[in-house]
Amino acid sequence: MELATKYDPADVEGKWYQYWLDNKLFSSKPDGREPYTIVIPPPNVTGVLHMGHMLNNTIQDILVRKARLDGKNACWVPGTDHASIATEAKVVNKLAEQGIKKRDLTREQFLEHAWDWTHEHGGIILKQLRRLGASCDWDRTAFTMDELRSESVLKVFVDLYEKGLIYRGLRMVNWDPKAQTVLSTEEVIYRDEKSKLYYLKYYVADADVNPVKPTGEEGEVLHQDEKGYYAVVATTRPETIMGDTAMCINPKDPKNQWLRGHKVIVPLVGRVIPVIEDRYVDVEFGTGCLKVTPAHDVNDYALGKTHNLETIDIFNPDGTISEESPLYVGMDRMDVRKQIVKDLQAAGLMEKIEDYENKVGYSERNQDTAVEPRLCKQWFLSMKHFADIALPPVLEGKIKFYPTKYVTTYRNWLENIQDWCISRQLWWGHRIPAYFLPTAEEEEEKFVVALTAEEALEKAHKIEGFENITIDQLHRDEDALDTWFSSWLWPVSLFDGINRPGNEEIRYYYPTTDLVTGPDIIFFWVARMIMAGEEYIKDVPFRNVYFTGIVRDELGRKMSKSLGNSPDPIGLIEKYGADGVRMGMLLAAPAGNDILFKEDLCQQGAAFCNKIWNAFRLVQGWEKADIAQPAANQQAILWMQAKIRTAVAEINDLYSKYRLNEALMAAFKLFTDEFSGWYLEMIKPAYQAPIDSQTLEATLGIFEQLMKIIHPFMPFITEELYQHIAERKQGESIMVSTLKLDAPSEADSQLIASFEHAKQIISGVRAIRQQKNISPREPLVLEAPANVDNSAWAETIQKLAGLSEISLVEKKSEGTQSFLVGTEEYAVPLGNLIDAAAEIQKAEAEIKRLEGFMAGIQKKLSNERFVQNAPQQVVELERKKLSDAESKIAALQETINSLK
RNA sequence: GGGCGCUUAGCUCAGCUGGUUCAGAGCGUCUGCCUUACAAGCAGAGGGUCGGCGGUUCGAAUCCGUCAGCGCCCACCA
Repeated sequence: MELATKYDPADVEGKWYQYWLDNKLFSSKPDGREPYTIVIPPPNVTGVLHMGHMLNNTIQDILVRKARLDGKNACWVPGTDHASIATEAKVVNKLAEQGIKKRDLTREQFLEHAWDWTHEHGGIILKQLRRLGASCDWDRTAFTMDELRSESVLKVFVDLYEKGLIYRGLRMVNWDPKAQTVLSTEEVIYRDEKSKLYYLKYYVADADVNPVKPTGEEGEVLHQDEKGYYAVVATTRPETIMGDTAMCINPKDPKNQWLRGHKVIVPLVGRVIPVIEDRYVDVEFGTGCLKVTPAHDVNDYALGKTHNLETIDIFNPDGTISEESPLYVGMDRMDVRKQIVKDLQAAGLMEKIEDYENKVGYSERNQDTAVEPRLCKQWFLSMKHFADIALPPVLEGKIKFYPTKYVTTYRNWLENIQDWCISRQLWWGHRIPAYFLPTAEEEEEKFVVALTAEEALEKAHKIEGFENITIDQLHRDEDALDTWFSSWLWPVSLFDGINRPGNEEIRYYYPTTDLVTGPDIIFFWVARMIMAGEEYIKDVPFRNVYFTGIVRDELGRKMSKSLGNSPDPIGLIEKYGADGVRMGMLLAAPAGNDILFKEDLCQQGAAFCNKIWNAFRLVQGWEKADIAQPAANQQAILWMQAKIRTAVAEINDLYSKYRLNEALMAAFKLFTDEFSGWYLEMIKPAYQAPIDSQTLEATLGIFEQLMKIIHPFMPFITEELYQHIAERKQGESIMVSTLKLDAPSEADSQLIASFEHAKQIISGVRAIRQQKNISPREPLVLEAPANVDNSAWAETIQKLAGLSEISLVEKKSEGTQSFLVGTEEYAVPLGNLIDAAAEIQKAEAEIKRLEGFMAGIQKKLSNERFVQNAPQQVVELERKKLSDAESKIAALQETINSLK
């Protein structure tokens, strides 16, 4: 069969992926083999593939395919995440485009739209993963909101509530005014922002009845103008003054002693508020006077609590000013900030404005709208218990993190953990299984938590005063759960470990083996999966966590839509082939580092495919003949096999350390340099001459092994060639083959070393050709020292260096150009091509270098402390270096003499 | 403000508990080759006083201190 001279991935990839699917080669069922399990970090159901997914899933696929080659029962479970907040936002936007407002719809109507959207766009990303070659067990595809997962989530909620770990409470939470929902502390990201620090005048209100009396203390600072005494408050948020209910000073602050016991007037607003004292206030900051707005700042809220202050909530959920405020009602808070600054200035109430840099929180999902601290009633999960069970497995090494530095990050977070706000004011998600009882408005709310309304009713009937209510009187909580409250169950819920504890699958596949994810979700997801795993299965959810880096462009910028620097993954696959792109990704991905992605790297990957392809073309083009196997071929085969054993041992070691890019590099070098560059050249028959059948068979065997070694990285081309190497039956695939080799032996390393020596001789001759411009086709003679035994490789050396003869000599002849391999001198007679003067010069320079080298060693050896303290072998080594250098100099000297 | 990490060839990085000429790899660069497997290739070559300074040691890219630069994470200073 003729093979095209260039490898065309398009011909191959679709064909084999379909073949794998048709033959169910990705599917896994529990059996007697050792399981190897990965659960996919579920991408957003309506998301599209980006470079981060490409990297992450390439790595997972490599690990899974490698596990199969190792003979394990590998199971990679795919699925998607409902991504509550992001998906709901997309649906809301889409409806808005159609002129539909969310609040005009019922919950049911909205959810219908959301499901339509999900069915329309859902799963695209999983289809895209197939193009990459992802060998997921697609029959297991799950969704965080499918039936089994939803049931698991609700059960866990009820269970944790009954254990007293879930509670409902009024707390200061992070509010996203755009999505109009609360967020967990982890979902808020802080950005440095250039803003202003406004210094506002708060006039003393009661100076007439309670005159300001300077205490005369040193450092006291009074402010006074024609309108009277005033305090100066520095704030970054002047729009919140309508919610001020106190001003606070530090009792130890000499500057502000005169304000003690007074009342001040909130500027513009006119409200009279007390001056309170608390050591929380930083004396050094601003003027030492702090405005206290308990409804809109976490610290102020705490102050409000200790000092019993009134709380005035001046914001509506959408971030506009509420009726509670005397001013600016209905305006957006950001507009109010601009306006109030003008108004304050106009009223002479602004002392000054300074530039200031501070941090502003934004929703992780929506980075245009600042998050507001807001006081409201939400559901929380107590985290102390979970921190206690999640910390030991990581610290004790039951779960290993790669790179290990994240252990510290993990520990710090768990040791300072805050309760997790798990309710969201969203409809797209798992609705909280809590039912409110019919109570009067003024009464405190009462509720029950149960899986179904019926069970809720039963529970309600047991509560005094509610014995006779009907199911219609129960009102189910409108809120949904945080998406991560379902994701944290993923490794358990995928095997239905919540609904059917102890079932065969959860027993077999859990704990999963490796988790591959980004460090950005270590708290959101990784830590919480460990908590859920420990809580529900009493075991870790995975043994190893491999944290990938962030994919950046070649300038080190994050890939983003707005920068337009993110290549289209499918476009890349079409251009370079999935194998090429996979290699390109990995070449740029040293373990634990960010990836600086360059498209050229895919080109390199595609080039490697082509290399493999052409190596195969060479081998399959050989004509087999029943002739005696040359000894040199036999030797070459032994060497290549030794080389493979050695490389596989190294590659396995790299896998075990998750240094996949280095493993790929080792495989790449094995194929390109050793196999193609040396081995094939060694056994290559003369033009149009046949090859002996033994060598051909052995070579095909070697080729097959090489395909297996490369297969995890480049699944398609390796399958294609694996199928070409031999007749395969239907369903037989490189995917079901295994690769088990003996560990490299001492004999292997000796054989390899002896050929390395031969390689140097060959390179030496080639270098001379290069220098002298001698065609590779022109045969040369090599004079080799008679006392060195190169017989094992003589034939090979002759062939690869293009020699007509290797003559063993005691002393090289005149008119030769020589080179050193170790301390041995080899010479090529070149007659009049020798430029004696230049050679002498070169040799002299080399002697000079060696003399300097020797001087250094001699100095070392004459240092008594070195000879005394250094280990014997180190000293021996230095002596050997010295004598080697000496003999090299002798050889060079001889060269010089002969040239003269 | 706290914590972690990084700085080695033009680029991206390896160099584990100090000692094998240890200063490496891939890519890029330069030179010569269209040698019937592959020009997406082959052969050869050049390239770094291991961020600065100080210390420990017989010996430091490697350990310690310090300075500089970069990056990340955490934190309620308005």
